[in-house]
Amino acid sequence: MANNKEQRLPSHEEYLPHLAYDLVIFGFNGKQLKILILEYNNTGFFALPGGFVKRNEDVEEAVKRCLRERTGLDNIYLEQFFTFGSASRSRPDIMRTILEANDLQTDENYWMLNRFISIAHYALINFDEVHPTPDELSDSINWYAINELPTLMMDHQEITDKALEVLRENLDKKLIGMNLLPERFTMKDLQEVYEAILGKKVRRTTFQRKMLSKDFLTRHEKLFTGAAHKAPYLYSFKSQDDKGSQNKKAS
Amino acid sequence: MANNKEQRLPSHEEYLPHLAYDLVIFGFNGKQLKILILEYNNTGFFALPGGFVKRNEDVEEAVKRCLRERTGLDNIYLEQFFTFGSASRSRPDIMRTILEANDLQTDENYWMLNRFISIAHYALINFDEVHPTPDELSDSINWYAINELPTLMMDHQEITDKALEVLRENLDKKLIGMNLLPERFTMKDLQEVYEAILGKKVRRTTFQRKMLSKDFLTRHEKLFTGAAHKAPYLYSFKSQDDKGSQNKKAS
DNA sequence: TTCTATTGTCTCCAATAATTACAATAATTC
DNA sequence: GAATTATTGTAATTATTGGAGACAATAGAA
Repeated sequence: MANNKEQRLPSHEEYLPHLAYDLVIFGFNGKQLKILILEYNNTGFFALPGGFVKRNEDVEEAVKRCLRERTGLDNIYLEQFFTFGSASRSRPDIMRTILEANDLQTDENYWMLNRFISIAHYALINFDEVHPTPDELSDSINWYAINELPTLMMDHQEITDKALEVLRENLDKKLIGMNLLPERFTMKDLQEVYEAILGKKVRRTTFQRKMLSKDFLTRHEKLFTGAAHKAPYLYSFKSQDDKGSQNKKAS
Repeated sequence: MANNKEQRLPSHEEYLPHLAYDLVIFGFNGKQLKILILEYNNTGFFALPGGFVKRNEDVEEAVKRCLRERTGLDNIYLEQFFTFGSASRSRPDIMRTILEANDLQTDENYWMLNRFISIAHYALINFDEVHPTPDELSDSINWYAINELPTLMMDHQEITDKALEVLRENLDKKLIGMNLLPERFTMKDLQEVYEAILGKKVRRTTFQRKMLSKDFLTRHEKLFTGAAHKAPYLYSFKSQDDKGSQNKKAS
């Protein structure tokens, strides 16, 4: 695994210079909202997953490639939310430390030491289906609760903060919950996703009424857990096509 | 004006390759929402204003530089809204036509013929204060109502559509009207800005009540236009500091 | 059978927003 | 100078939404 690192390292000719992307990959373990964080080999530097764009590749394609490599999953909910373009955000000193910790000789003009603009995206995934895989320069990739993150390098904390801010804004506009939960879930599961994202409790009765009024849930059989109380219904998200089909009497 | 074009043309060494920005500059003439569109010399190509980022310059700085050059104004409301990164969006054939129409010899590898990622921004300006100025490759820059745009080159119509979409989403969140109106304005002026952005009429009484309840307007003297009816009040936007000062009894 | 911990739904109430109504008023007309 | 006209500002009325509590239903344990 450590032998052919030089070969797998991105080369200058293959990628667009000065352009990168970073990924805030959100998952929900049933209790907390978490994101995937890489730790670079022998440096103590923690960072968001990210990468570079091939010279003839859509930016979105490149991001999906990274997502696939880090999670083992395809067809992941993905949204671009901001491009970080300040001249001072890049830190060649840190990048050099990382490269050298991996026994990579880098001359003064090595392209990865240059300034990079980063197109930041967030992704939402089903926690249970993921198999996190570190990249070439990292020895680990792990889930961290969003309020228990290690110190992140460069501006990655700022990127994470912005991702969470945008995620909150989108919470009622887009079907966020759909992508963080398994196929079938209880109303309580859904509520806990909302609470984890918003960082505060919401009222059970109000929440339930609001969700049911939105016409995007299908109710299924009850879930019997063995607990000594009324069993909750299971729900799934309707596909867009089915929406409103209950109400269509005449057409 | 046509003599030293070569010198003023952006050079490879000065700018980051493959990275551009485009600007959707909104103005309101009292009736319609308009944007500034460039027409390139002798080509019939219409485009959004835009440019490139210097190697040691913040992206935002670069965009402000362009805004200053095209409008003559400083301190303009500016917001980044999306980065367009598809591999097929760049059109070297169109770029070559534009360069050649300006009598610029360009070899096959000239950097401006390469692929570009564009970080799109929108700006809001006071229509009356602007002095639009074309760039080096254009012979005109003009206001066009958003529903009467000429055919725009490349993906510039898509960029414009997205800008308007985001502007609408932000209409109640940010002080949009402030930046499109003169210092003092009537409630009707403000309403017309909202209607132009939303593309639909809103109710006068509801609108007035909503605006007054938001605590960001200061009421001034009445405006006597000579018309045979009740004169409306003039308003201005409060500076953020003043907000709520009316209500602060004890502190 | 009783008890406990939930879940699903209903009612009541407050806050917000839509709609209508109407008085105030700046200039014009007679 | 009184009646007229075209607004503007605000109050009153009605409808919609959301919050908070009440309560019946119920799956299992005691």
